[in-house]
Amino acid sequence: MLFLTFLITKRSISLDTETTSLSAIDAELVGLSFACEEGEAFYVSIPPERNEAEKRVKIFKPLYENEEIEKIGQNIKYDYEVLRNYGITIRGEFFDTMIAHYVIQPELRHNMDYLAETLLGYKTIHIDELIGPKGKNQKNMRSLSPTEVCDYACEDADITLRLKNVLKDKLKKSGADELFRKIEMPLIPVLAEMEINGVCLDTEALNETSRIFNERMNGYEQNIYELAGESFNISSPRQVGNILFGKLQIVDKPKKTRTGQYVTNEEVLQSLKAKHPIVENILAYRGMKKLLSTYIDALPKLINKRTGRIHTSFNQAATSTGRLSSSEPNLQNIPVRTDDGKEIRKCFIPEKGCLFFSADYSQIELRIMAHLSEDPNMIEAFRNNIDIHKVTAAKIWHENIDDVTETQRKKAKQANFGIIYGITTFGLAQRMGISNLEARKIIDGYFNTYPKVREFIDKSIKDARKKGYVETLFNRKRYLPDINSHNATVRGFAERNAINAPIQGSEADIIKVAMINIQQRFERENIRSKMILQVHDELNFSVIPEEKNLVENIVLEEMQRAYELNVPLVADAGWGNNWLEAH
DNA sequence: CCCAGCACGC
DNA sequence: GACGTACGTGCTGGGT
Repeated sequence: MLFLTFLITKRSISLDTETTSLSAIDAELVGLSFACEEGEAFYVSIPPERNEAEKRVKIFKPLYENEEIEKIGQNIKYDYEVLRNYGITIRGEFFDTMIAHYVIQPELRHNMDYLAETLLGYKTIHIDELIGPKGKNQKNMRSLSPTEVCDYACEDADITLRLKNVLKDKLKKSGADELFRKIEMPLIPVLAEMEINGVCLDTEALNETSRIFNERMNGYEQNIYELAGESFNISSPRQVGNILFGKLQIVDKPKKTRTGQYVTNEEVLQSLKAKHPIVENILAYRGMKKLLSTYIDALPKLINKRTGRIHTSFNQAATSTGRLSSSEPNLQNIPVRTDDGKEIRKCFIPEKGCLFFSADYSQIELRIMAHLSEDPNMIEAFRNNIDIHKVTAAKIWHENIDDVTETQRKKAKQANFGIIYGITTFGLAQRMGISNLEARKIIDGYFNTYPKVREFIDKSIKDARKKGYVETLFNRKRYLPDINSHNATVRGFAERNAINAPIQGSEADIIKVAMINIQQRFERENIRSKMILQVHDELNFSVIPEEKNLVENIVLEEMQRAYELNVPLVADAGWGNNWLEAH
């Protein structure tokens, strides 16, 4: 075909797909668009009948799969997933304009309409102008004639190409070019494959849990109405506040929010448990309700009819630190802390006949802090592989390591976490339930223990003031315009970000490198087990039993050598028949 | 349709 | 005297 012959001579091509759904896993192709020169684009209409559609799409397989041709796209992970459903795997180097903009300035927006307007001064055709405003009457791409879709589709491919030409130079200037080419672009197919593969759920167990939890919740509900002397909506914080502090008046001076409503959160209610038996019933009701509505009753509805699995979206351009986020459903906040929560985690299972494998970095954020600050005491502790919280406690309170009490260790652990988040005296006191004075002493003891950590914190803030941004091990920047604010609260927030962003962001960089290398080794070594989830410092796999040892070796090895810190980078592994057992 | 309050994870 | 540890997503209620 002449058109294909023409396209395939190009070194670089911008592409876009028009489909019937925003969800890549369900989307059917309506059309393909291509652009190689600014101001020039091509549209190929795809017929609705599946066999005919596949025939038409397959014509372009040699183009999409050509390793030598760079593929430019705006959120190209979407097109990758749609085409995978048609037996096509996009190959070659990627240039994703959305992610290019994200690594240059993570806190801004990255959608195409915004980029076109700010970077090109061009107003694009908005999707609503084509298919009508959002709502149940919104038309489908398929219901339009090819000529109607053509202009829109060609514009997308053309604008994406123009954006690339602008962003290419901006990337070089930003210093994030290598981060973009070596980490973010190779990560795209890795995330796409994880999303496509999906995760299996034990729906029967979930149903049974739903039944039990609903029964328990109804019990709490009845108790609450009796104790309150009336029925009300327990899911309404406002109504709960009015009952507790208005009607029952269980405390003299109830705390209020800035909108004047009573505060009824977990922390407040925990402290008031002894005041009235209704309080613990409300806490228990809330716990049940949360688990039921967010997980137990919601997850089964998201099982894909075709695949029988749930397919999350990993958003690669969402956070200001470089972490991924997960949505629809969010699989990065599945409960693990409480026994009730664990019942949910138990329902995440591997594929039939497979094992669940979970590997997570041990103390990665503190290890990054040790590396960045070069604090000799912290480095020594990690090199000797001693429990870091125990070491911290021993040094703060001048104890022998074996004499450290559980309470001291817990406090030291809180202090270690506080350091990563940009500690304040008040924050630590609140969290530990101690006085500001005592918190101050712990922090002083902490900085005496790890003097270079304090130096690092001071230097990070100073640097941020001077440069206006901070950056990670892989030069991922975060701008902090508020760092010189005259408002102490606003400035304090920026200062805490100056500490936290390089640490959290470097963690994100490192695990992304590990994911890319793991996937590459799986391919090279013909591993059929699948990486299915990432939860910030943790990777999860569905593993074929025969590949058990191989997978564990590859995963731990690649996680641990993803980046050479001046302390060991350690990952731990767990196996089981579900996520809970493996974790 | 949007915000507030709350709660789950790291 | 107020403000207060980072980063997310999603549910419900309650106002428009």
